[in-house]
Amino acid sequence: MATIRDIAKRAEVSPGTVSFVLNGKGDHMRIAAKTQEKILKIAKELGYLPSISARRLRNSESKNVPVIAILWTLDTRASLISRFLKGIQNKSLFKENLFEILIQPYENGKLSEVESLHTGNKYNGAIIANASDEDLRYIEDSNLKVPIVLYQRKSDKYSTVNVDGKKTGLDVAEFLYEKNQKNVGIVVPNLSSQAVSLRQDGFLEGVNTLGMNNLCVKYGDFSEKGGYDAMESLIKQTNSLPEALFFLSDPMAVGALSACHEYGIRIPEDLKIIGHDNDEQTSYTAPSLTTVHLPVEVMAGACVNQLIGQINQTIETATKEQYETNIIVRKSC
Amino acid sequence: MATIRDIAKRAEVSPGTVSFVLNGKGDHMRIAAKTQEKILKIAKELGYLPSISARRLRNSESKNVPVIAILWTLDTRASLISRFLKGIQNKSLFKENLFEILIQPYENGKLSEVESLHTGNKYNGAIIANASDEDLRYIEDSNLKVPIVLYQRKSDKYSTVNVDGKKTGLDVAEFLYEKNQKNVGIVVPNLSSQAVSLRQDGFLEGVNTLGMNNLCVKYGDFSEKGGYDAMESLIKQTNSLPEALFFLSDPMAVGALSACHEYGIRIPEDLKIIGHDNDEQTSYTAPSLTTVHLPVEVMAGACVNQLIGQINQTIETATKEQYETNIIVRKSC
DNA sequence: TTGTATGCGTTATCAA
DNA sequence: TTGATAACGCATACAA
Repeated sequence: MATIRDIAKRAEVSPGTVSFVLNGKGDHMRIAAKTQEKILKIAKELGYLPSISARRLRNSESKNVPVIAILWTLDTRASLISRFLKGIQNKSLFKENLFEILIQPYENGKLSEVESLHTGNKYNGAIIANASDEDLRYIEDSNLKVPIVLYQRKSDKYSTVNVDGKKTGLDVAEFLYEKNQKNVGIVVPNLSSQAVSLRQDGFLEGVNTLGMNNLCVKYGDFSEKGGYDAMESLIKQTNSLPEALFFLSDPMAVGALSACHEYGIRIPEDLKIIGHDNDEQTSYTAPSLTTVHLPVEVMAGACVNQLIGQINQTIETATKEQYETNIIVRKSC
Repeated sequence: MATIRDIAKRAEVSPGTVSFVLNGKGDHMRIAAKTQEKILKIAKELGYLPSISARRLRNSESKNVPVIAILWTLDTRASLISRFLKGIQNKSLFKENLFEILIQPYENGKLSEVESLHTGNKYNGAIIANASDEDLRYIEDSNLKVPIVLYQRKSDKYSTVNVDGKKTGLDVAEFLYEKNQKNVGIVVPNLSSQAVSLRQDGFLEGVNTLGMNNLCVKYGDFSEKGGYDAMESLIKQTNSLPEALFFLSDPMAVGALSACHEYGIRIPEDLKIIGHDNDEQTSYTAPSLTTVHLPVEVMAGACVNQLIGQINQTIETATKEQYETNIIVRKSC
């Protein structure tokens, strides 16, 4: 990459002159028009790109604030991202530019290829938002240079901001039990996620303990379409649907509502549906969706607090923060 | 902010030693255990924060890639953000870490306070995603140091990636005309946005030209709740609803569907509804929502291309890219 | 117009 | 065995 010195050499002037010209101060500094032209031409030929790092280093007015990376996989679903960023955006520290957010993508299963976690050259700390089981094992065995916080994951080694997924599953089972829905089923996103597995385990354990009947475990894509397809296939293959279905994500539940509508299955009369996340749209479906509230925004803020604490060395050890989920009762169940 | 040299002075060692210790290479460099302790203690006392800029500058393996800032207001709605980022995430240049994304928040109406647009110290270029009319006027009168691209805005001075909002409005009016819906209305988000105004103008012009009747222009918050409230108030205050309503955002249309459901108004029999954006959820509402497809993901990618071209000086002048919208016909209209 | 110092962390070389 | 010194990366302000 060409630097200001490379340009200076070619143009046979000093680096300072190049700097002036490239910053539009050429006239003010009375640099000859010809020289300016020459410099601009060479800069373009060499594809000059100002180094932000050097600029930042130089001008010390702009305080040295922590840089926080958000690592998410390329397949992270939309509703998580927007709620997560909303949670961060509302932090006053962020509004006041007291830390910076860098978006760092990585491919699911290839967290090991993100070198900056080892060099510490790109950010002061990282929030890992959606680690797959594989990536989780990897970092558990690694010694990273930068502090990290895991969102919705467990870890022996790192700070986490989490909920008790198992308890959530149990809660839902109990909720259905008390509503006298004994024949139930569950629809699960087909991805390798600790959070999802725990909810599923908890639910099935609860169903078992309470003497209910689990009629189906159905898998599908983590999306409206996945929920629609799963529901449609259930409708077509079964003569008797369960009394209630627990969808482990709201988008899937929304898709399922649509499928039920299509096939004339009345919610909640013929089938009760309960979702998970409490995404904004769930208040406005027809019927409105009973769902588990996951405090994404609050947890995102907690991730930032946690990480900044570690970066500032005011928080010593890896801490585990746990948040509560609760069932929002609406009309679908 | 404490530097490595500050620590060195206090600890009465050299900066190099401090660097080794803080990077965990103390043992390898055979620094005495006591010295290491002292250094770590002082670093903590002084609240040492490694300067990412200095680190980046030093290790030149990590290429100097363009840093792109996304400037969005604190009140930007969720659905835009997630689709926009999805569009960027899918760019192969981003996956390969050939540019970086910095999230830069600002307060609506206070774009003028974002100094980094003038200093160029924080990023090589910026995408301004949601400029209010006020902020737009400001930048139109300013001389910014970094290249910018405006998303969904017009400008005499800067590159833009836009759609023809007026034409969209006209298209919708014509669409309703051809469906023989002559008594119509429009529901508008109550915010100062060029994009929204243009759609509204186009629609009203079309309604006028085609000899249709515009029965209402209703305002509301840019959200499901805003749409719900607007619809509810329309239902309560009018004896005769329009035959068709155009909502300038999908979340509002979704909220309105919910209100109609609540009040027993059948869609599309009693009232036809058409939204705008084609957010993912609109395929799965009951009934599914007819809406205007806005190619957010594609436009986000175009913003990045445009900006990188300008940063690399391969694109000279401000260029205007225009994308097409089209009406996705589903069941609500 | 130019030369030089500066900002900060890393690291290769040198010294006791 | 323990540590110091100095050069380097890049842009820019300031004195010359």
